[in-house]
Amino acid sequence: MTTNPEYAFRTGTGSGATLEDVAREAGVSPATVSRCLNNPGIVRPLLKAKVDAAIEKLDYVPHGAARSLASRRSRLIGAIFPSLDSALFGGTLEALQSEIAGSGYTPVVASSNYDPEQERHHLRNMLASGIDALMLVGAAREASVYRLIRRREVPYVLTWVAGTDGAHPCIGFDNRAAAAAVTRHLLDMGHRRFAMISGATANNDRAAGRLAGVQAALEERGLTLDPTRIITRPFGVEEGRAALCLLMAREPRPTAIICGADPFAYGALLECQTLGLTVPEDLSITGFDDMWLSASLPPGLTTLRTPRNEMGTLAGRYMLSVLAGEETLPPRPLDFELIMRGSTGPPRQ
Amino acid sequence: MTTNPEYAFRTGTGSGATLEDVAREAGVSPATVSRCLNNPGIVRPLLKAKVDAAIEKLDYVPHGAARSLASRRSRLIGAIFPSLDSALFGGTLEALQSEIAGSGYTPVVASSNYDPEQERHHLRNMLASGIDALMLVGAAREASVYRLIRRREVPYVLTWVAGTDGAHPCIGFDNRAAAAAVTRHLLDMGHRRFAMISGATANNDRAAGRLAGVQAALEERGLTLDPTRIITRPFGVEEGRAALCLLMAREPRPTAIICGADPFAYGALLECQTLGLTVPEDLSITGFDDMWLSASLPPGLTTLRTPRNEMGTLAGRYMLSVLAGEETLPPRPLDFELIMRGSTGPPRQ
DNA sequence: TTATCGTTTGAAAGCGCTTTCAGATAGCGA
DNA sequence: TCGCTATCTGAAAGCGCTTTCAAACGATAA
Repeated sequence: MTTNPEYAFRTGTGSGATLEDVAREAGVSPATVSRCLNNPGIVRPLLKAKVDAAIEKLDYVPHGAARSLASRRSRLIGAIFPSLDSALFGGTLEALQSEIAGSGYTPVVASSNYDPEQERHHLRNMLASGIDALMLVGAAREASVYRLIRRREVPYVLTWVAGTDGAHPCIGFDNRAAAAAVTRHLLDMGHRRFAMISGATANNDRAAGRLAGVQAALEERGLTLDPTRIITRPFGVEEGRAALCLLMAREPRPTAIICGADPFAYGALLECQTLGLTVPEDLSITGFDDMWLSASLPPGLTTLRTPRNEMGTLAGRYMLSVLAGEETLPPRPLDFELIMRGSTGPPRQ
Repeated sequence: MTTNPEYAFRTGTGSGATLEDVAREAGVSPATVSRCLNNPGIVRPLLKAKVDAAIEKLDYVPHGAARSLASRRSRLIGAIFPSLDSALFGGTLEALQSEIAGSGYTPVVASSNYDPEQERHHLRNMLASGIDALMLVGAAREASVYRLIRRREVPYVLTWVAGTDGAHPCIGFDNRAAAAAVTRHLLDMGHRRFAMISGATANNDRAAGRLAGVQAALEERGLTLDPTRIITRPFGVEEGRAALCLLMAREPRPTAIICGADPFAYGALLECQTLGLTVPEDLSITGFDDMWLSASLPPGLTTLRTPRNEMGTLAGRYMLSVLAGEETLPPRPLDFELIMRGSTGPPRQ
């Protein structure tokens, strides 16, 4: 004899009071109850009070699907991230969520694992569930994906990138310019021999932009980044460690290593300890994103702080504003900030 | 004169083909199209092919709200996390998402910022949007919250905790036992003077359980944890740093510091470097969760690996199974694993 | 007091889909 | 060939809500 646990679920048995029940209880028409919910201003306070009491009494919760069907709005906002397994996009998501929560919207989230195929899959799913707006990361994807979104006429916004020449609304920063700023900082300190640890650039325009920014800044000063000095890896601390080993194994050793993401730089810093290299005297290292450990990991990581929370907030605000029917333009590219800490200094001599 | 950007949105203008359009195109009834979508097995292959062609041709995407309304299932699964701003719950979310994606469910996500009030707010929102199931973190919340969920008859599961005496279905591990395991490891090495850096325990039964586990393990050996040796802080590296300073400022200094979360331990390790303390000779430090840096940060953090991805996967699987109407019991508490690295060793002498 | 206007309310028609129920069709044995 | 059963298909009734449209109401002005 098995005792059902206390919480045994009887899925879908009952579903609670409906708007009609509330109307009956309050002695008004369903239409009035609906108005109380959606546009309380136009209903007489007396009736409103009655309705509120009825709602309270019956513990009424509106039926979202029915609302969506009738109003043709789901109050759902989709967001697809390349990954949620790091604090990076988590911050953006958290900010997005806070921003839209007050307006009765709820985020629907998916992670694509940096895979375009998965992204497309989630996108279809979300479009089917009727999201009212959509946030994506980056601009690099097939035209057919954008067509899919446009055909549904779902407002969308791209984050973590800026400026697609007006082809898409973007809320982000210029990855290229940001990486160039980091590079110039090192150049100004006198570095001439560079190496880079970069994230995979296929389907990732943020990583590609950062790489391009480094190359561009070097070329401004008549330098080039030897392809053998570019190590491309999936993001991760251990990957950074391994990459550093590779880069330092060949003469002439670089005096500065630019990392396309902070975890690479953490790994690089840690591996320097192992190898007995002193940072920044033997080697300068820079990161990207100013994640939570960058300030703490000795000697402090020079890195580029990206507006990851701000992007979530502004993307949310932008979508709400478009949904409200306001004529809206996304803001100009957001600022980034070079955070100088102990991991960079002039090269020896 | 302003030129509308290319992507100017005309919200809600058109909405694409309906199931009826598909039926007309395929020369069948709407009912048949619906069956092709939901139960393809029972429709003749010939018709199925026609319908598929029509769907393809019209680029039909079903209307989620209408489906939900008619079928009384939203295909949405809610998940409320205390925070998404760290890799901790991100891993669980990512795993949950992967698990349910294949079944046509989509996760709806919110973060409560460790605030019961916000949690309740999101919960209401989610119930209104008709989620079919719900995942929460931890068990500590007011009874009224559970009542709310039960009244809607939404299957739910609590993660990151185990065993609420059958009051709730849980998919997690025993935080208390896990913390006790860490403590015993230190006791066995000969430590007698302990301190703890703990997360806030109000509304957080994971943190509370960990603290209790440490205390219990000490009491087994006739020791007690002096309340002044317990520092409670919000999670973070800098908080760990500060806490370590406080703890080491008072004689007699502890020989082992147990951290309720890895970021505390990272901060503590880093501060030891600053203070010139050698780990583990001068001080043993343990973490909790085995986050991404624990293996890399010298001397390697001894920590307790929690099944954070597994919890997401199993919670997803459990909910799917309940939704499928199967008689389902959540698995017994999951295993954790003590990961021994360089940050712990016998105390001096 | 009555006509007029602006405001509030109610009746009713869907929103796009699922699902029941009954009818049509095909397959089989007699 | 006919009747019966097993499959498959279509008609139609909602699912719970929003929203249009017209009616009712109250207030103001004449």
